Parts: sequence; structure tokens; C-alpha cells
Amino acid sequence: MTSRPKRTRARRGDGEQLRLEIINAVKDLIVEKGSVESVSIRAVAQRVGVTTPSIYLHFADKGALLDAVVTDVFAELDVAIMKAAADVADQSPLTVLRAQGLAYIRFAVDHAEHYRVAVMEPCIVPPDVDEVIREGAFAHFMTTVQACMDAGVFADGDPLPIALDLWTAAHGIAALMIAKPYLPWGSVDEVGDRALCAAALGHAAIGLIGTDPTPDAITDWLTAHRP
Amino acid sequence: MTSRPKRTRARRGDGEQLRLEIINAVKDLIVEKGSVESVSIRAVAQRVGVTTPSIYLHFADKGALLDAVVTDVFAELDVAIMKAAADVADQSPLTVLRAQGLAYIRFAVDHAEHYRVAVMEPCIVPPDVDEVIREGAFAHFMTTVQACMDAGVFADGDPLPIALDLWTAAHGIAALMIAKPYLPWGSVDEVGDRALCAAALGHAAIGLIGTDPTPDAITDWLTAHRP
DNA sequence: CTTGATAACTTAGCGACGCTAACCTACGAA
DNA sequence: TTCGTAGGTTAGCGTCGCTAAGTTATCAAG
Repeated sequence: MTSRPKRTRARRGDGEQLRLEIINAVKDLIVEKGSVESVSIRAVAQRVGVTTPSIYLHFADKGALLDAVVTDVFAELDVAIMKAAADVADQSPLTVLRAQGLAYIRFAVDHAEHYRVAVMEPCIVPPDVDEVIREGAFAHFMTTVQACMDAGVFADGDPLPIALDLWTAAHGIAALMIAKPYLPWGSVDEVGDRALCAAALGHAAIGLIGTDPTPDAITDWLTAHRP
Repeated sequence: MTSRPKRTRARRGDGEQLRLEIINAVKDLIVEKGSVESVSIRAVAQRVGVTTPSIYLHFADKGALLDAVVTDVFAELDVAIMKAAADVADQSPLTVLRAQGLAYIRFAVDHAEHYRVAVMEPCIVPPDVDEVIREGAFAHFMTTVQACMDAGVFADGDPLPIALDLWTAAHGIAALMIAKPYLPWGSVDEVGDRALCAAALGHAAIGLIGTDPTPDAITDWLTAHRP
């Protein structure tokens, strides 16, 4: 373990700078080591060219440091999703919804360990609920769901439950493809597209059935609509 | 930390007995401590009334021990799902499928930390793929999917992709409800039922549409079938 | 230009961790 | 009665998260 070139001590108000360097060092080390558990505070400190206790000047403990990483990863995810939405040629709501869902899954698979830390570990301190729903990736996703409702794809109503459900669909695919890669999934885009379509179409169809979708009601409806 | 009453040393062929005691001790400690990370080999040893190195007579390292716990949890999950399937009065395939899906989600939420260890952590050594598909909880679930196909609920074909998709749907709900409990999910049964119905109905509807479900095709189909 | 409060960082070290080498000891077949 | 060995134990290495207490560079004030 060779230590990095000595850092020059930060100026008086520039302590914050080290904070960002630390977060990035953690993200890099997570990728290099392949898992969060094998990233130690000591290794992070060495990577940024500082001694271990300096980390604790900027983060209360390892949990707080990882929480900061989670926030960073969510921001990155949000950027990826917004970019994907902006990049589709046809801006019809369902197309945008699909693009966002696929971008979500692709981000998760491409940044598997970062995604795991952000979404699969229980956060130490639960963030503000309203803030999650009002801002960030989930909020942007819910806007698209609302657009789908306005366009008549989904039955009118509260977009929140449907957005949550579609999120669980995307997360389910991403999480299992990451955790059980040896199963015969097929390509990310193929699996993602199929499952997301099924989820979206399913919710739309529930809207069409109208009543509470008991297995019987579903069977009846399917029989009625079979060609 | 008071130590347990001294174990009497096992008889000559009974080393296996300690193995089982260790696995159960780990499962208990996971529940008590609230997370896997905070369960130490030392604590496990003390719980079963043995010194630390004795653990390594039965498991190569901590990873192998946790792998054994995972296997145990999957077996427990399988039992829960099979029981749920047997307990439903109406044995129509879709009803059974729903019962199994809900039982899966309920098991996950009720045994959150065990479920996390089993499904969310990457296994050290990937299990035999064919065995997973042929035996255990997933295999039993796939049988129900096949029954749904035979009953005409899903379009005929390979049950594997649909079973995988439905699994991801169930896992998505369970995983996010566990990891982000502060979000406004509603009751487990309600959310699970809605999302599982949407996934199943969605796959059935994809079968009805026939062609590859592009957003356009879905929109057209929905327009055609709106009352 | 000196001073002195303090932000920024270090040295030294505690207790707990996973894990191992080396030793012990009771059982049970010969 | 002997003795190989399954089923343990004692002692300890290196690393971990984290902290108390000390050091040094910076910069506003006199």
C-alpha cells in the first residue's frame, strides 16, 4: 500500500472540499473492491492522502459517510433518467415512461454496487418523505406518470400509487439481475422492456376492468377480450 | 454478556448437530441485532456455548456460514409459499398464483432481515442454475405459472420468463417496502395484490396484443378496448 | 509585523472483529 | 488397555471503526 502524494492542507474555509473528495474516493473504492463492506475508512483516508481521523471531521461515522454517498448516487441516477427522457424522439408520455424505466434499470445494472448501497441497504436516518416525493428522481418519474394519466393511458386518479408500483417493477428487475446474475435473464433491455410493459399495461388494464381485480374478475375479463 | 451454560461435548459422529445449532443461532441473532453486519462470529459462538474457532470446524469462513443461512431461509420461504398455495379454497391457477405471490411478499416483510440476507446480498458461490429452476420455491412457483398457461390465463409458451418477471414484481415490492418503509405504501396485502395483479394481467394482456408491445401498440390497444 | 484564536489535520491507541496455529482431551474401535 | 482422531480449546496476529489529545498552518485583529 503506497500512500498518495501528500495533500497540501486546505485553506481556512475549504474544509468542505475534502468532504467531496472523500465521497468520490468511497465511490471509486466501492467499484474497485467490488463491495461496500470491503471499503474501510482507512483505505478511503489513504486514497485522499489524509490520515484516518480526518474523515471524522467531515462525517460523524461510517454510516453518515455512506448516507452521503447514497445521496450522491441518487442525484446521479436522477440525471441519467432525466437525460434518457429528454433524448427520446417521440415525446408521448408512455414512450417517455418507458425510456425512464429502462434508463433506471440500465443505471442500476451498470452501477450495480452503487445502486445496491443506495437502494438495498436500509438508510441510517430516514430522509424527509415529502422531499423524496417532491424532488429528485422519484418526483420526476411521477410527473411522467401524471402525464400518462392526462393522456388517458392510465385511469385518472392519484399518480403516487402507480408511480410506486412501477418503481417496484423496475427495482425488482434491477435488483434480481444484480443479485442473481447466474439466472437466465436475457439482455437487460429485453427483460426490462417486457416487465415494464407488463406492469404499465397491467395498471392500464386494471383501470379498464374498473372493479377490484379479483382473480375471477381478471379471468372473466381476459375471456371476454380474447380474440 | 453472560455466557451460556457449558455445552457437553458432542458424541463422535454428532459434529453435524453443532452445525445446525450455529445456523439457528445466526438467524436468531440477525433478528435480535436487526442486521447481518452486526452479528459477529464471536457472538454466535457464545450463543451456542462454544469458543470462536469451533465455528470454523463447520464453516470455512463467515461467508460460508451466511451461505448456509441463505439456504435455510430459502427452504423456509418455500414451505410458506407451498402452505399458502395449499390453503386457498378455490384452486384455480390464477388464485393459487396470487396466494403464492402474496405469501412471498408477506414472508419477506415479516422476516425482513432474513430475506435481505437471502435475496439482496450477492451469494459468495453461485448455486447450480438448473437446480434452482428444478427445485425449491422458484420451481414450485413456475409450476403454477405453467398451470395458468394450461388454463389459458397466459399465452402458451415458455413459463420461465413469465415466472422470472412475476418474481421480480414480487421482489420489487418486498424489497422496497423493506428498504424504504417511510414511503406511503399502504398495507402489505393491498400493495402486493395491486402490483401482482398488474404484473399478471399485464403479461396476459401482452399475450392478447400479440405483436411486440411497443408504446404505440399499447396505446392503440388500450384505445380500442376502452369501454 | 506580530499575535493569538482556531480550522485543519496528526499521533497514538482502545476494544472488537475475522481468522489461524498449535495444543488438548474424551470417545470408541482394536 | 491402547491410541488414532473427532471435537473441541488457548493464545494471538493483523485489521477494523472510532476517539482523546496533541500539533500546525491560516488569517483577522492590534
